[in-house]
Formats: sequence, structure tokens, C-alpha cells
Amino acid sequence: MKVKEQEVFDILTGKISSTINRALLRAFSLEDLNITTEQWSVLSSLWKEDKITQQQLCDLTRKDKPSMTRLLDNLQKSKLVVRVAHPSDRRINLIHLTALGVSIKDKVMGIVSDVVDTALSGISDEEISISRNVLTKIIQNLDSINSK
Amino acid sequence: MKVKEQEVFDILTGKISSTINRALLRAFSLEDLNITTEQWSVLSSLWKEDKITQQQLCDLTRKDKPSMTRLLDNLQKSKLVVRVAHPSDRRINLIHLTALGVSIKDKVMGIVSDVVDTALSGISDEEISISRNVLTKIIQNLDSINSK
DNA sequence: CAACTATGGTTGTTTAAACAACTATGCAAA
DNA sequence: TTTGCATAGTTGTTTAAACAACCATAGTTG
Repeated sequence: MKVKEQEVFDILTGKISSTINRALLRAFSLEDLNITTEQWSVLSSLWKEDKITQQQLCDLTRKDKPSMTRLLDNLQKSKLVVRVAHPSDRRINLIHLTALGVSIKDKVMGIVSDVVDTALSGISDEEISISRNVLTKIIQNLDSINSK
Repeated sequence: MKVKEQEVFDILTGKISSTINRALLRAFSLEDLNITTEQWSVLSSLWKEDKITQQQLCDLTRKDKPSMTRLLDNLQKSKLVVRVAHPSDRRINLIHLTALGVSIKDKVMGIVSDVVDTALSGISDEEISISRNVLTKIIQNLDSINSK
């Protein structure tokens, strides 16, 4: 492994995501929002499309079923979503945003936007674009292993 | 927030690191290595410099003190490291690799190298270089918030 | 020397990841 | 219709993150 690659990898593995995670968590907390970044990613999917199944949320957020079960347990405790039985297929829960879950959308998105702006400040559109492509490619490359 | 930025952020937040995490965990497991990626990052630091303090390991791996305490608890259970009292400063534990901890180095590094090669296949050196710089910049940008 | 502060580390609590094992429901083929 | 398989979701266990609160030791200052 080249030195360069080692460095990229060090950064990708944990450091970047934990740094972003910390920044977002603190930003939420400062604005008295009691949600985690994981919960935010679920809410974010629901704000785009509401009333979908847990499995769909798993796919959208790349989380496994047990993780989703527990995330939704916590979101339900916080009154942000409810599980609603599917009318005809009794295996399925449809996840509905509550009024509260809908109401915090703008505030949350504003906070995320601010953190992103801070994170990406001083970085050109082209650099961002290249990085996005590289990260997407890495995910594809690794998914071929992970799904074996 | 621009659409582009949203996408980058989606990727950075969790998806990349959990994908890499999964790939590495499985690769270790396939080779009968009972270590996690977090434990690997600690071992990796120790392979570069042995007999350092817990606090130094925190700084090198960007983890907080409680996380390091527990990581070392587990590494010690697995007989990969030992805590050794500092000769003159009784507050300090020096973390020593055991013979076992030293012995798995080459195997582990080989596995990591393979996963990295897979992850980065089809990506040019220049793209990697740009991405590395972008990610480093993001960490710096966010550290200025996080340390406030 | 006593009080204060800084440093190194541990413990408690909550949230979440991975994986395995499980229940319940639906569907399809014999 | 019953057997078998696939799908949807839950539960248990281990590891680890964040943060707050804590203890012990060291160094500094009055």
C-alpha cells in the first residue's frame, strides 16, 4: 500500500465521519434539538418521502434491519414518527412522520446546511465534485466485496 | 445548501465509513483475525510507535479518553497489548504491544492493503490526492467548530 | 505546607453498529 | 392444503461512540 493510500484510508476510516458526526451533534444540541445524526438521516429520508416501510428506510440509509428497528424505537419515543400497520400486509410497518416530526424539518435542515457550509468552506466546486465521484466509486468498489 | 453539497455530505456522513468498516471487519474475520477496525487503528499507531500513553493514542486516533479506556480493555482481554505503569509518574499507563500484538502486524497490514487496493481501484492518483486534500480540509474546518 | 489547577485515566449512561437467531406473515408449488 | 421459501421486523450480544462525572497523581503558587 502506498503512503498516499494509507493516508486517504486513515481519513476515510472514522476520522472524517466522526468529526462530522461530532460537529452535527453539537450543532443540534446547541439549538436544543434532541436528535442524533443517525436519527437525522432517517428523518431526512422521510422528509423526502413519507409513509414508507422500515425496509425502504434501511435501503435509503444503508443500515441493517436491527439498526433501523432501534432507531425507530428511539424516534418513536421522541414522538417524531409512528409505526402504522400496513392495511393489507400485516408484516409491514409504514413509518409516518408525526406533526412534530414534520415541524422540525426546516430548523434541522438549516443547521445541517450551516455545518456543511462550514465544512466545505474554501473548497472549490470542482474539488467537491471530484471528491464526490471518488467516494461514490469507493462505495461501489467495496459493495462488490460486501455483498459477496 | 446546493444539491451537490448535500450529496457529498450524505456520503461523508456515515455511508463511506460504514461501508469501509464493514469491508475491513469482514476481511479480518475471513482471515480468523478477531479484531475490529477501531482496535486496528489503535494497533496501527502502536506498530509505528510502541510504549506510548493512552492520551497519545487518543490524539493519534482522534478518540476520547473513555473510548480509549474501553478499546484498551478489549485489546488487553485479547492479549494484544498490556498496560504498564510509568516508572516515575503514577498517573500514566504506557501501552505495550505483546508478542502476539507484534506478531499479527504483517497479516493485518496485508489485509488492510488488499481492501484499500480494492477500494481505490479505477481511481487515479490525482483524484486520490485531491480527495485527500478535501477531506483533510473538511476536518480542519470542522475542528475549528468542535474545539469551541 | 496547603490550596489550586492541570493531567491521566476510569465509570456510568445513552445511542448505534454488526451479526446471528428468531417470529410472523405472505406466497407459491406439490 | 400443506410444505417450503421469501420477506418484514424484532431481540440478544458485543463493540464502540458521545458526554458528564469522577478519582488519583503531579505540579504550581500563596
